Amino acid sequence: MSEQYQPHAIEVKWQRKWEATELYRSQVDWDKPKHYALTMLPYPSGDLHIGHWFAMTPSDARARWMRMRGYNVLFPMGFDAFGLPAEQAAISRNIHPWKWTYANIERMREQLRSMGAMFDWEREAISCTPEYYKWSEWFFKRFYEHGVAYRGSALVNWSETLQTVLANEQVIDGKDERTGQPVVQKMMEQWFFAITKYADELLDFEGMDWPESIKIMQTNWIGRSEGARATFHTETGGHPIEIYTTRPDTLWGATFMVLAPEHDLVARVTSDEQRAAVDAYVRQTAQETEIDRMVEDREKTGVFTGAYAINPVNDEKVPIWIADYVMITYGTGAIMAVPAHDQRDFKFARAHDLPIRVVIQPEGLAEPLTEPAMTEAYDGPGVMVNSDAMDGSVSTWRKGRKNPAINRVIDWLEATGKGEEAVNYRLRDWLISRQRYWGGPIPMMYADDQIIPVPDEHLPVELPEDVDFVPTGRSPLTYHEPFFKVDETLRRETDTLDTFMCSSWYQLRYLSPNCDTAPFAAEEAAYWLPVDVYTGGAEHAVMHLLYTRFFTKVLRDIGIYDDAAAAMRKNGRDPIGVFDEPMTVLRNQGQVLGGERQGDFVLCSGRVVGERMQAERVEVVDWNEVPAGFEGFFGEIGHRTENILHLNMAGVTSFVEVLPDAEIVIPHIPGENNVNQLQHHLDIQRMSKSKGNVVNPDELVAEYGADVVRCYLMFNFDWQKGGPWNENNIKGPQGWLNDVWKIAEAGAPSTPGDAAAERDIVRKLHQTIAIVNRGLEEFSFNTAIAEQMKFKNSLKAALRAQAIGADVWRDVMSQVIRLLAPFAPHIAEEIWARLGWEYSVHQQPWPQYDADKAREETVDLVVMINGKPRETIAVAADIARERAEELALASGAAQRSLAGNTPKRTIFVPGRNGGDPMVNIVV
RNA sequence: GAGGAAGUGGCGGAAUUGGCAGACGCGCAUGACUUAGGAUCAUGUCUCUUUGAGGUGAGGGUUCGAGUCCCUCCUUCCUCACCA
Repeated sequence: MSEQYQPHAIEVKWQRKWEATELYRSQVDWDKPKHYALTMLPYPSGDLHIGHWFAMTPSDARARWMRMRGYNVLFPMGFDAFGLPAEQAAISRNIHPWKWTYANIERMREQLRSMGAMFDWEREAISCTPEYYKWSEWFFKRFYEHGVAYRGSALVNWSETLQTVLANEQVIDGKDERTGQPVVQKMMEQWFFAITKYADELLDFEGMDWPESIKIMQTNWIGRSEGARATFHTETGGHPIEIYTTRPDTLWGATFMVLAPEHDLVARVTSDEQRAAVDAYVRQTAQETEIDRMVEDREKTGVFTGAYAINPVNDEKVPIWIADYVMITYGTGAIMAVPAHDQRDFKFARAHDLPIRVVIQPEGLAEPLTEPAMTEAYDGPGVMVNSDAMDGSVSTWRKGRKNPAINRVIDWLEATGKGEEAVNYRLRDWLISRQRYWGGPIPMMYADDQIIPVPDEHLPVELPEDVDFVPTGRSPLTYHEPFFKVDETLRRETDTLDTFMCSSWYQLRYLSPNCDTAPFAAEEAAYWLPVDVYTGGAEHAVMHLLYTRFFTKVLRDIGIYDDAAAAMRKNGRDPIGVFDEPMTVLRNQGQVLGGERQGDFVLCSGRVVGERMQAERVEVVDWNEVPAGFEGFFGEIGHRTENILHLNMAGVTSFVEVLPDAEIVIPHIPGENNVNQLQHHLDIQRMSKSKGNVVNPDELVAEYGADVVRCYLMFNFDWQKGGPWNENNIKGPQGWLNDVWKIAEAGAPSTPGDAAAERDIVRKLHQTIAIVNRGLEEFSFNTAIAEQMKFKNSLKAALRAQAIGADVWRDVMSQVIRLLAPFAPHIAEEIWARLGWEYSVHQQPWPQYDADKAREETVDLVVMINGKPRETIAVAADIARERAEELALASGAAQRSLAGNTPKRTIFVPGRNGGDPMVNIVV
């Protein structure tokens, strides 16, 4: 009697065996092609989320596939273990970040193991260990030596909630991306990485197979714009005011200037009469958060400084204003305002009654454009007017030098020394220091005003354990004298590194996590780099994915890869371009959302007070089953806050207050019921603990087994899109694996096969191989599994018909199980062993696709009339055009449509790739 | 406001990239086996006025032929956002 498929009995068994036999150890082997598959490492928050499974198990399947295809595959895993949550846990739960983090890592390692993934744990790297952050510090020093890391004063994002500064990338809509709390701008001295030096190179995605959307997001984030810089001088003091503009062709239309309220010159140029008003405005804007300043269609407020500047192009006197629509963080923090040709300047001019002068005249207007008639700025093409010698220049939609008018004006500015061509970026330098404890120490010291790097031989600067975690706006390390006081004169830096720095190079640490003489072993880097396929979420588009590119380029430029390049040459590989980018191919998975759930349908009876019922009895009944004559309130629980139910019925919401001693009847929950057991409606939305729609992978594994969960995640979604969770669908993959198991357990047929049927099943097998290959290649895991299900159905039918003999059965099964192995590694291994084949299935060669075997002998000739399919005729696969057209014209459908007439034309399309040929008859 | 992605049965989703729309799965229906069925097996399942015809958010276009390409519009999601 054959055994049933019991996942739990086999999964842990094989996981242990794989580990014991070091099945997934990956070692440098110059004789084999390498494949570095990487999936984003988790933050050890405590529990593995279903999202981790969704990101990682398909990546694992693909890595396994590459391995079976003969690649030497590296697929490592680790933890991005520094960061705020550990410190928050320390504050709120009084547990040390080390303890909290390491306990979580322990737990998550076990959860990761339960996936049955081919992670090489020997290569695990944890960013919060001294062995790791020693090298983060070491990199910081190298960056400092090469002028990439510098200490500077800048207006930075300060989070009151977190009591730390944040990088621009960590601020979304003026709020901290983690807590959603507002962020204010503060002038502070901090450590920066000069990422802007690499802006242009980071815009170049040559040779990178990354999603277009990520490239676009990075491009927009870097925000390169082309234009000119010009310097205005104040009328009296002669203070230079530098401005940047993308429209130098409108310089003659500048009728006023605007400084950002934070601009240095504001205090100096303001006249005595205006000082009170200006100070008040500056104070007011300083109190506004970024959010206030970003409200759409905000009224254009501002104040006149009392000062005037001279426009260098025409020596005109223009008033200088301050306004919060000019941002200190972009360009020079000062603008020339051209109200006729810029919407914001136009609104400001109208609001404050400032002059507007047209200097670009659009062509083809009946009446020339003049100021009084304008209701908005004109920012289109035209001819320069009122611009002295530049009059008549043609301005187009093009930007920069490609616009003839701009080109001419820039030449003139440069020739006369009044300005110059300029490129501006939205990207700011990367603010790297954090006023927090749980991060890599910055290996710097101070003696008076001098900055002194910690000598390499003293690295790592270790984090002390006995610190207070009370957030005060300064790093907890500033209260730890033994840490910061090196001697009487030397003081350590007490800020720590942004965690994104640690995760910018983890792909390198995996190569040799135990190396203590260098961040990574040159020989390993020479073999494995770059990462061939990187998978993870798109939310890192302008953070991690930009930082790690920057990091890679800096390492290349300061010679960190030189030894690796030499090792490559020694082994006959060309290092050119290998160290320019960290990851060649990037794919983003979508997000698994919480599933939709109906709320309980309830009947409530009690007293109606006003519009609300005070219920004494609430009964859950079958959907829409309202007993005749029921007098109370009823409907689906759309929402529940404490004991108030919001009932939805036919689009109307009614409210029911469940009294404390009310009788609650929920037939499907035994025992006494209470109000908290009533289920409310859940919409499709992101999973979160507070919404109560999270899915726990451990519970799923306990119920269905890891293989079923893996296959469900790969089968039920378009991986790159994600979608709502629906556990009902898990029955599909479960049934599939069950069927494969049963076919294997039934053993080889004892009846002889039928030659034609056997040829057919082998043909279908090879068609399946082709589609599984394509699915894995293109991250279309759902189609790769669907095709295997389909083949299983065919095989099952053929076996039922007793059409397959033992030899073919064995050959087919050997390939079916190998196809299955990347997706469901445990069951594949078990069946492989039960069929008596050699351990391990994961070391077997991938089934070889044979186009000859896959080819159909007969195909369906599709007869179309005017492009509509009307009939099919079975024909030989290699049918010639003449014969196909002859058959098509003779078909019933053609005869009916033609009714004796001759067709206008016929089009023959041969079957492509073994597909069906077609004849289209135009009548 | 700028940029991007997407819209296909009751549901998740396919469609070899311009060539039989709805693969595969869920659900549902009918039947078989069964004391029982949330098990298993079989069959069916886009719609309609069914010798046929129509159908991929709406409308138009290109083409022998359009889910796929082009234009206009609608809807949803994502990113950035007073960027000078």
